[in-house]
Amino acid sequence: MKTIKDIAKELGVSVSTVSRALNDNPDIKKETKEKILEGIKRLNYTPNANARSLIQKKSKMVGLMLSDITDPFFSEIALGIEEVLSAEGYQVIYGNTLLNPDKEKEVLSSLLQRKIDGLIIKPGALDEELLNIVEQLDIPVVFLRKLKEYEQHLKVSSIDVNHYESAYKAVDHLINLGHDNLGFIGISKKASEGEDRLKGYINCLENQNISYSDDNIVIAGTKIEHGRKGVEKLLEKTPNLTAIFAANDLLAIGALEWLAENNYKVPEDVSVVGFENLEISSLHWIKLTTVDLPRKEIGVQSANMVVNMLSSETIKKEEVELDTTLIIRKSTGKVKYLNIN
Amino acid sequence: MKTIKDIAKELGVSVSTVSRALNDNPDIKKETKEKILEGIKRLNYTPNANARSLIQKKSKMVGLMLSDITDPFFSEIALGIEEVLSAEGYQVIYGNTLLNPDKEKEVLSSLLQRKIDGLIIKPGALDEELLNIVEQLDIPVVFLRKLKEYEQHLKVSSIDVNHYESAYKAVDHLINLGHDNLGFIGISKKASEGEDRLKGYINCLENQNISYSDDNIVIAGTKIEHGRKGVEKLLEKTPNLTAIFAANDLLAIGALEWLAENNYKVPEDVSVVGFENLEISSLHWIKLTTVDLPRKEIGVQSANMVVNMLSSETIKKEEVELDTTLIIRKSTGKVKYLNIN
DNA sequence: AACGTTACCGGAAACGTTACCGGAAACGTT
DNA sequence: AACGTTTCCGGTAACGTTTCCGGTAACGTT
Repeated sequence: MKTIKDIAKELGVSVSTVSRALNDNPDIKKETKEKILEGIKRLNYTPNANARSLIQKKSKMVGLMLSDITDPFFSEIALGIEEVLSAEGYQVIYGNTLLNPDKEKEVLSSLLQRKIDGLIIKPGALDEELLNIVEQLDIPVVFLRKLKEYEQHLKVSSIDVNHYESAYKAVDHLINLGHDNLGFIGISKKASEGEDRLKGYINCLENQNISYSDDNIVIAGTKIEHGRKGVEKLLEKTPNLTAIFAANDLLAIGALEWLAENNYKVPEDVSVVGFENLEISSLHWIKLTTVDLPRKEIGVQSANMVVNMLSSETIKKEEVELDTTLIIRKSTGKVKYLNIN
Repeated sequence: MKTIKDIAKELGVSVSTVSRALNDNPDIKKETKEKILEGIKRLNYTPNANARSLIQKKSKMVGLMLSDITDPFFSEIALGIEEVLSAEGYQVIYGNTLLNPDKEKEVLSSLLQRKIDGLIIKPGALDEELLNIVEQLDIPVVFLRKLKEYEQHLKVSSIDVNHYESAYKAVDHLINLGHDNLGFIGISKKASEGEDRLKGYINCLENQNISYSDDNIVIAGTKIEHGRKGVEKLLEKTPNLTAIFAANDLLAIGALEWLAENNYKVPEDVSVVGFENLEISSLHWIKLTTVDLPRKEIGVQSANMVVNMLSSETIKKEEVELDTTLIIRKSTGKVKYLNIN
């Protein structure tokens, strides 16, 4: 493994000069710089970024902690992040948390040992211990979700979609179609987005004076099969509902699947709206009305936040909420008795 | 930022002793070790992995270069890789190549500057320049695809699914169902997997003495819309075909979509088999017969190859091909004239 | 009591790089 | 011709670790 010293010796210059050639330092003659750069290519030398990090006290690396890169939602965010960070000369070190608090701590610890310059994280549980660690960090941190009340004192930025507004919009669409007996299939309430989407659903109903009860709400999970079980339970409790809002597309697709298998017609018998706008939601058999999230934009903006804080040297807290758009497809339609008119 | 020196001074010991406490070195009394570990927690000190890498001449980092993390195929591989590597104490540095040769070189260069201990890569074009770089690497390298003929001299390992066999199996299934007028919708031939799948298709036909021509083959692309256009063109050229083998699931799903929209019945009119077994391929409306690939296994094994080479200190070349399983669902059935019997 | 062995610890060098300082040559100015 | 300024370069310290060497104290053995 060649070092800067080898290059210096080989070319008959000092290490300082080689370093200058590498770092666009002006204190070097044009010809010597060219000679050195040529020599570096010829002897195929690669600088040691770790040694550089050591003395410069910045690593040019940013940590990215996600629950699961397999989730298309996150992988697209990751793509956006990688795009802007690599363009700015940063490397992304990625760690899977798998929603496991222990793994989360472990991964964070190893990222910090690597002396990352910044951190982008979709926090899971974030127990007290982890909260303390995050609190003590003196690097830019961006949360990929809204800050909870008890996290407000943290000096971390956040970026997220406005889940409440988006859910409200989706339910409002159903109500405008004449539906007044709705059902909700939700993801776990522990996740803040789950709570916000439920709140949007409920508030919309309340504002429009539409009655509802616990029978109209089922907390199912996050995957297709949960959606299947979700509708089934929902229709047991309230058989005469005409519209369903599912808190994510996979739940909605699961619901659609169950409905199709049980001879319900969509949207004639039941309208369904989802949340996330997966690629498959536009398929011929699905054509799901859903809320589109600016996934890549979340990644791009979160990375930009880190870069900005890093270049401005001041860690300025920022909380942004991105807007969403409702995509209306064929899974929602006017309620039956209105069609009779 | 606290260093090991601060800890040493604070606790009245030498830096060597602190280092010993951190690295499970036996030359330290139990009580002092405990005292130091306690002190480290209390003063919340994090070791600097870059400094450690510098002197140990190994970074405990492995590079992972993929074309696109958004692809569910790769993201699941990435998950498997991350799982075993992090368990072995390695960190994964991830870089997107986006199938862009320039970006590929750039990313590889920055990974090498980071002095990664190993590299797992799904190479794209791999032009001469890149080939040279890879050739000169003295770290374990694993390709996530079969080595091409002109790459055989490289000291890199490889892992892949047996695309030829798998395709053969899929087509054989169709022939066993009585089909003798088949069509192929392919991904680009440039990708070696595309070529191998086509070869499997052709050889199976030849071995069973089934005639075919260029009219039975369409090279479409990789996405759903390409599948749509693919079938259309295929049916224009050979309207009387009864079965289609699509080189990946998205193509197959696109084909199914177009067939559904144009009032073809599947499998009564046309049987369709895909390749990859995406999660959505099992959906009620799709139920695609397809080849299941051990995605996560690819990730796990590739990571293990790197770990093994790293621990055995000898870079031993290894080329593995994993088996696949044909998953038979409802998109394939006996050919019509056989059903008449 | 003398010795060898073990257990434990501190000091200093080294890893590959950049930052800083100082100096020599070249140049321009008066 | 004398001086100040600029241009360019080399030497050395520093970054935060680990590794190596050496040394002291405690212990056991004869």
